[in-house]
Amino acid sequence: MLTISQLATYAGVTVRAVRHYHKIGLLPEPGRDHSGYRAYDAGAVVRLIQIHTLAGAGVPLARVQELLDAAPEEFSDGVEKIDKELRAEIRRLQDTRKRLARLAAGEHLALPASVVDYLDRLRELGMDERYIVLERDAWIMIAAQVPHLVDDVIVQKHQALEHPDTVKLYRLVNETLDAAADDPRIIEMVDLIESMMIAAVQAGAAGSYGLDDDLVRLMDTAMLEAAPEAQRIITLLEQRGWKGWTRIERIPTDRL
Amino acid sequence: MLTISQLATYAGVTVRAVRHYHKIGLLPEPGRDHSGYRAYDAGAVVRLIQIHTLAGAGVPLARVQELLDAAPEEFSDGVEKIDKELRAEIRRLQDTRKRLARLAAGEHLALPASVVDYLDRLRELGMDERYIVLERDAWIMIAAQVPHLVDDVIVQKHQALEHPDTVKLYRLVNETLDAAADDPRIIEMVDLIESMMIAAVQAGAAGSYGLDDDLVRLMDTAMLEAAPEAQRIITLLEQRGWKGWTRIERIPTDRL
DNA sequence: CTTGACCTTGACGCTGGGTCAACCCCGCAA
DNA sequence: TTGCGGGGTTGACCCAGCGTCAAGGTCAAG
Repeated sequence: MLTISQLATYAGVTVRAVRHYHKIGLLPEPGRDHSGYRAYDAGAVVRLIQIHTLAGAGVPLARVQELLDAAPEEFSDGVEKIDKELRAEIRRLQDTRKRLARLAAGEHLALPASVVDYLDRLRELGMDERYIVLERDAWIMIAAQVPHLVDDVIVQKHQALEHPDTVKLYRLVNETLDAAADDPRIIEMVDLIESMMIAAVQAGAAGSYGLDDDLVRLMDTAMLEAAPEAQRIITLLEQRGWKGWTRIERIPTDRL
Repeated sequence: MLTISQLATYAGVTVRAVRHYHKIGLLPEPGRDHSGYRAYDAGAVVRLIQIHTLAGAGVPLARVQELLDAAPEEFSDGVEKIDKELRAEIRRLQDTRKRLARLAAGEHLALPASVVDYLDRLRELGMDERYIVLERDAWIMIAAQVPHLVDDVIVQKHQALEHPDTVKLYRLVNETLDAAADDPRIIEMVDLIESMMIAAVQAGAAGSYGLDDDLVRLMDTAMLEAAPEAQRIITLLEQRGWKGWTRIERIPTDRL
């Protein structure tokens, strides 16, 4: 008769593992001696070695039982099933590695390369890093919500930057980041935005980019949270009959 | 302001995951509204998306925090470390697959091919499956305890089978598996064993195979548990001055 | 007022045991 | 007889990353 540690030693496992196998019913509980110690027979050694061998070969403990009691055909069926799972797990990890590599290559989190390029262009334009972060966060949300639209929108953004008015607008934004609330450049900026919007409406470009209402609202909120002083601009635009920021629209006039 | 499920939806994670991130301190707990609901701002969406992106790329949650707060150089260092772990895990799984394949190829559990071959040879000799199981279990224990000795011992076993006495012995074992306790073939078998042992002693072959005493005792116990009727043979051998089974030796005569 | 959808905290489950903690038991030596 | 060291026993918490109840409070709508 063997004690638990003798058994464990013979089979090359830890005492704790043996007790674990008892708890999950993989190894039957043996009888106890007069002082309550488990008393094992040599058959338990064989069983335990088999368990350990299967477990070490990647068989989940839950399956070890069926496999041990299985006939040869079922056995190889079971083994094949487990091998399939192992292959799937390996593929999953390889996928993960790829994503990780792309993430490291993309410099910054959760953004496709096209966006990173666009942000770089804004930096070249001389935009302040605080504004870049605002843009970046907006793009993170867009990329998470509607990844298929990202590249389209980026193309439109690049096109817009071809127009001198857009560049001028960005420059004004940059200059007024720290401006006082009554800085005249703010009025100038609102004038510019309004004229651009009127032109856009006349050209039939609604500027929606195909983004969902909820997402647009979320991005406006995010912008105001990060840069509360932008509220001035929103307010001024509203006084002139425009609403929104990410997507600027005419406030509809009620004519019931 | 957003509720937890709105936040979760925007970021593409589950509500449960968000709460989990709170619990482990990955996402700061926001303020509550008048009824105790968590009220999130849009910044939380960005943070959550970043977390989800990293986590989805295989970064352990415990590391996400450092990575999010890290500068670009530390960031790529951290990513590389994680990639290394991923590669290690993949290699581990591939190892596991190999072991599993070998296990399936070996037909039976925890046994090298040489042993399987030897057991097949016993089957060809006409041995009963009950005896084969006895042998197999003994080999399982040997393979677990002293794997480096297995092939040597197998070679010796094959050599022994070249001798007609060994074959005769096996045949007798097989015939007496169900024999009555007073079957004359049992005496015949003991005679044969004794003569073989005497010859072996004279030839200087102690028959130990280099196995450890403990292991030998364990295997004897295993045999007697699985086939209690073999006790007759042990007893008869003891009366003639021999002890053991796996390794049969002279009982030393006390000459104090 | 009720319903159904959403929120809250708390706790268990999964995998395979590792690692205490607190206490019993055995043989050996003083 | 007592103490010591090295066994054994059960119980419970710990790791990751949430899923999945459970039991109840809240909210908007019918």
